[in-house]
Amino acid sequence: MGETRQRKPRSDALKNRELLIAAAKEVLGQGGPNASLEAVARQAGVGIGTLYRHFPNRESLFHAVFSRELEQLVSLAEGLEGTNDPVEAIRGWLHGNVAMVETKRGMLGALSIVMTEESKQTYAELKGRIDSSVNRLLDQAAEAGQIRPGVTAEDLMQTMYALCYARPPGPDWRAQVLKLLDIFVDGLAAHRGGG
Amino acid sequence: MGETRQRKPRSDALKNRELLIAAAKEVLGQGGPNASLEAVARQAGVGIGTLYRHFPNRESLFHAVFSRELEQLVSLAEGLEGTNDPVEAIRGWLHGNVAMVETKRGMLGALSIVMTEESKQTYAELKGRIDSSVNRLLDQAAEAGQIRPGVTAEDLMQTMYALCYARPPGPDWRAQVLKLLDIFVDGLAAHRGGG
DNA sequence: TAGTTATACGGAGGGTGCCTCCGCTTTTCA
DNA sequence: TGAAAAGCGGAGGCACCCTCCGTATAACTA
Repeated sequence: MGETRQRKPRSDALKNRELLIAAAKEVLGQGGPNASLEAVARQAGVGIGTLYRHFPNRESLFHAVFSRELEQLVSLAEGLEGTNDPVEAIRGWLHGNVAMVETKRGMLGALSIVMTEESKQTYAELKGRIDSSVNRLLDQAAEAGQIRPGVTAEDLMQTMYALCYARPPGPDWRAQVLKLLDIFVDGLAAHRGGG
Repeated sequence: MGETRQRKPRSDALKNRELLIAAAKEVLGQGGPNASLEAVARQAGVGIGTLYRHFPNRESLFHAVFSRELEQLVSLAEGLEGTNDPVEAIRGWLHGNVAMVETKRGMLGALSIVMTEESKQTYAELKGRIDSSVNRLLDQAAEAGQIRPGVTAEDLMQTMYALCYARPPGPDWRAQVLKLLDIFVDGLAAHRGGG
């Protein structure tokens, strides 16, 4: 059909998109998920109209930021495959996540927005790679009888983000989160009634 | 000292306070923690100024609503003391909490606001009663070697609310939350390296 | 290189919510 | 019943949300 030959995207548009994502990472990281989008535009040095053209709503801006972050988690997960102690690998992956989250506390509130049913499709590919890596670990562990079956990567991620979010920021934030997370991992490994 | 003798509080003020709390329970329960406070005032049938006189900010309104809710949780916790299977009592208390939360999903977002360090003092008495009941259960269980030591009622509540909040509302919400919560309780009971 | 046109830019503007302030009303108390 | 304390309501100033459109500029073309 009449597909019009595409022009190359304008260089200023590309540049502004990057400026906006960087500004969002900073402003949202500082101010939390309700921070002003006008402040993001100001920080990026562009007009508010430009922000809304690139990201028609708050969520789509979050998605852009989180896709960047997810890429880092992908490599962490994929690096853990092939280990011969899957339970500890899972624990390590969760700990790695927490460490990454710790540097971006203000953004925690946004996670619950991103982790909804509809939005999953947006960045399904990245999430798929994480899921399959982690699920492979879980399956290995379950087959070896080291953890209960029926637990998914989704379960792990939601639990971890939930715990990160529940604990208010403070000096012992990380220690507390890791403590609760370790209890959870032990619970995985405990599987009562296991074969 | 010059303490002025207090008048009885005006009846209309008391009435409006109740109207506002009821309206807040409804509007915030429906619309989440960012719902409009002007909508709350409208729903209560009072002016916005009246709302702000009674509750000078969003948080203090949340506190009033949650104090009411907490009273119900207190009696649940106190009813469980003296059981002879503390681990299952703990599990039961958590399940009871989830059931109560389930009817007020929209309010979940507000929980993270309420559970901060400063705000604890506001409703310390209610929370204290819950804590001591649950901590007694935890201590019993720990001394009997049934769970790991060093876990507090605070830990349990934060974990539970976190899991409630992480899982997006949906048909299997309750089952999923309970599943993750059970894993956590099993983890409590698993305490590796236990005495 | 100069002209054409698709694309993007910026910010004004209308709507909503937040919170404060203060003139008016109602209730308590003597 | 009258004075004064207490409470009421909403106007108003500010910030933010998002849309719309006149202007500017980069990509293409001859």
